[in-house]
Amino acid sequence: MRWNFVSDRPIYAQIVESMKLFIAGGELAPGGKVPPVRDLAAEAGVNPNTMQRALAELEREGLLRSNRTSGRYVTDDAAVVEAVRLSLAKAETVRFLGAMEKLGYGRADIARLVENFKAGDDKA
Amino acid sequence: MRWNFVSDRPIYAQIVESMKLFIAGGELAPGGKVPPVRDLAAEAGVNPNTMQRALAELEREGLLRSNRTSGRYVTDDAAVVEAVRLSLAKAETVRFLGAMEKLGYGRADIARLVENFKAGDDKA
DNA sequence: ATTATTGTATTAAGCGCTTAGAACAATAAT
DNA sequence: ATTATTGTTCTAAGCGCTTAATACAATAAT
Repeated sequence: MRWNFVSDRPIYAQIVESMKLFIAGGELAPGGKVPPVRDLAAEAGVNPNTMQRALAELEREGLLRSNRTSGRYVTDDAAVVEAVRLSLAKAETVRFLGAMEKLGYGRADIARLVENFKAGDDKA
Repeated sequence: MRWNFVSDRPIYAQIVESMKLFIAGGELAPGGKVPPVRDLAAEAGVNPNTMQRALAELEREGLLRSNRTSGRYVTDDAAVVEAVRLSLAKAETVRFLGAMEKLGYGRADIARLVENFKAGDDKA
């Protein structure tokens, strides 16, 4: 997992977002084991408390569950994962279209842009 | 101008982002007058210091300029505005495509989605 | 000249985020 | 039984963001 944080948002919120994407995208498989808090914290370069806070939030949202000492697992409820996937996709789309339209791009412009966009592209 | 802030990001940063969109999108015309800090602050429901901080940042980036007592103005340098417009569009696109691909959407899927998306849509 | 407007700066307080350090609780491993 | 692992909780400190209150600086309006 690649952790890069920006400074203008709480780290724990960024962790929640990243892990949501990972789980919803299937890179963390349903039912799969999650590394221990302390390991994740070390890997991400943050305090265990901060990682714990993020994981607790994901638990509150039903994406993770934890057994006192056997560790933490991704939910195996595929419906929950799929719901999050759709919800994230919709939120991203709404945000993107809103911003692009404010910037003067129409739907057709955007669709064309999306299909042809390559990383490092400059013709936005 | 419509101000709605989320709680997990500094208000001043959100103001900067909103005003950038407004300026880059031409809703605040180049050379146009910006309301006084105190008015903007009142309208946005934030402390004048917070608004001042956001405006100072936009000034630092060359999007606004201020004359001691005649008020504040949007830059009339069209090239600067256009550069910001492209930069924002690119950043939004990169973010959007990155997230959507993680969620399992391919370019063609996304393009189709974008063209057909309506507010309140659920088929993401 | 005087007053009002506008941008700018300062200080102090409160709050949330992050860290460090430590401890506790439950159970898997030995 | 004992030990190691893992999740959970707590306290104290530091720092940045926000607010409130106030004042100063420059100039437009009168």
